[in-house]
Amino acid sequence: MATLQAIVAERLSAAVLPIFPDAKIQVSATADAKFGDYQTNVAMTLAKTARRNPREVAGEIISHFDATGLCLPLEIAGAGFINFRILPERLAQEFAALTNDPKLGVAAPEIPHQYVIDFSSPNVAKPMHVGHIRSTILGDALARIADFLGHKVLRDNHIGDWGTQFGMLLHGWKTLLDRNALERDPLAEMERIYKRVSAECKESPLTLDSVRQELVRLQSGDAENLALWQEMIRLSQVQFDTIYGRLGVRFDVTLGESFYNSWLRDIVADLQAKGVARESEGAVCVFSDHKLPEKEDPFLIKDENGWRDNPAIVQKSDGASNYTTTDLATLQYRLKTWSPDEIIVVTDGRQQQHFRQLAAIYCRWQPEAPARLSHVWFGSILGDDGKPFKTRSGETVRLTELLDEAEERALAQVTEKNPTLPDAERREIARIVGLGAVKYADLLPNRQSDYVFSWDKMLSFQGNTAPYLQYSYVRIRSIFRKLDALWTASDEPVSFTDPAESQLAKKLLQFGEVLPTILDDHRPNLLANYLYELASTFHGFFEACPVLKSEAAVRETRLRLCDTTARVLQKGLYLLGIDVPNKM
RNA sequence: GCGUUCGUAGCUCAACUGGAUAGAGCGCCGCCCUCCGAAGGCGGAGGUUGUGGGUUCGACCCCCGCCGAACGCACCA
Repeated sequence: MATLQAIVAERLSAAVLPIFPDAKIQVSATADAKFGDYQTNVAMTLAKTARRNPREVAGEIISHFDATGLCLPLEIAGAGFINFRILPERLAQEFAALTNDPKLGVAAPEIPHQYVIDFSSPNVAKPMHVGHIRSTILGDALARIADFLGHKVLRDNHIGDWGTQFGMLLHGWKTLLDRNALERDPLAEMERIYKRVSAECKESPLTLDSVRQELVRLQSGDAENLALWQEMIRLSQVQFDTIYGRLGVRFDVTLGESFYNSWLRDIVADLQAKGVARESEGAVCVFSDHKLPEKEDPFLIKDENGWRDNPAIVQKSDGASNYTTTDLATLQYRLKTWSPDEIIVVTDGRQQQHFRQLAAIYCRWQPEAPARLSHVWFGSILGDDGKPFKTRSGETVRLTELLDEAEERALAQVTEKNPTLPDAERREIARIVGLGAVKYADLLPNRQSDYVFSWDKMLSFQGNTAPYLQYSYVRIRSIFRKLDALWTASDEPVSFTDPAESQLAKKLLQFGEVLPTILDDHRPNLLANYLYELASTFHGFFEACPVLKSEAAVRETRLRLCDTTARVLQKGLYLLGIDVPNKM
């Protein structure tokens, strides 16, 4: 079904475009009900370019607008807004259709797109820590949303399984490895030897030399080192999968950096052959082609002497490739293999320049590539002091540790509220609630701002949190448990008798309107905001309108409002990667 | 020094990308369980959106100058 917003926009286009062919039609839901249900500012935008009076333009548009069966006669308000009030019977009709719609008002896309979403990307031989949840949760949410909207999604975990760190790991594995510790916690042991070797390198040139040799042996295909390297990857992957299992995150492919090794040499050669890259100081680099304004050129940087080169290196002077080369190969592989319309890479904000350069290189190298390349970046995690987050002992918080703590705290809450529930059931609720709290806390803030890590904030169960939304859901479900018979929504028309009912219906109908923009802007936090608003609106309705005590058609309508709210909450939370319990 | 991203209530953050009276949570003060689940609801206090200019019907948002923060600036990813 088309959204009301889309229907209004379509009618508006029909009225405006014959008069102003260049007009950009925008219809938004109003923040305040006294301005109606939807509003547009096209009249003001048009008036500006046409140097006319906005209210006069608005009047002209209104006279061409066909409101039949859709809304009340249009109003001009303020400086030239046009406000739309949906007819009560139309609203009721749209809502009635929503109650049995499995897609909850989300319209199928005109053309389904293929997305490739690259997220999480942990490094081999390092435990996942809090820094990884943003990428993992954000990417997973975007994938779920794209999928539900009717697009095709490929989830790719681009793990860090290649690079200079393996010289240290191999040296450490051969000289310092504690087998028992490895058995107990492989990632912790690998991290330990890595840190020890890394420290030793600073003291001892001998160690440094051995590390280099181990790396060279690995890169040249030495059988022993290759086997150890594969073992490290295998052990790491087991740990990753455990965490992904807990988080409910899955991938379609896991193609790490090493997967692209065999293409790197040819890519560098091809870049040189096509004149995109050239040799400089022994390295192969991409320089500015001076086609962009200096300020927007990712290959230029300004210093006291003016603009100078800021090249991207695709081959180091020792002949080895680096991450730019790997990322180019990755880009090419994805484009050739899946023909995506958009590739989304979710990483932290420090890599912005890198991805800007990468996109620019790719466009010069393969100008015909049509996909949208989106770098979805997020801010860093800070401590209370505003500095990059570390625990008191200087360690990062392990993801496992965070999830354990979340479940423990939730269990204490659940036990306090429901002392009589069986232990297994309490634990399952605690798992859902604890995990939900962590994910929601991570998704709620605007992803681009740095955020301050705090246990209390991450694990808060009050206010604008997942447990609040889960609680709203649970309350609604308990209403249905009180009915004597199994209830299903009818197909009968509805009519609203209380303003709180139509307000809730409007909010529910917005689900299908906000979801596509959330994917487009890569901002799941807007979904969190929407769900919170929906829950508040529901509470308003629930205070004002008795459900079980009302009768006949009124009761039926209210049950349908409750049921649809529960379904939207459940689906919306699901799209954020959050489950709902039936009791809590 | 230059660039990127920012600076919004005591604290942590929103604000539909230029729209109408800048909204939430936490904390603080008060009220509501004989009434569909109090992990809840209702009300209150709290703001010159860092600062000074500019652009226009209209600015947290765009432009310029300051102040402050984080991150990044040629072979690490």
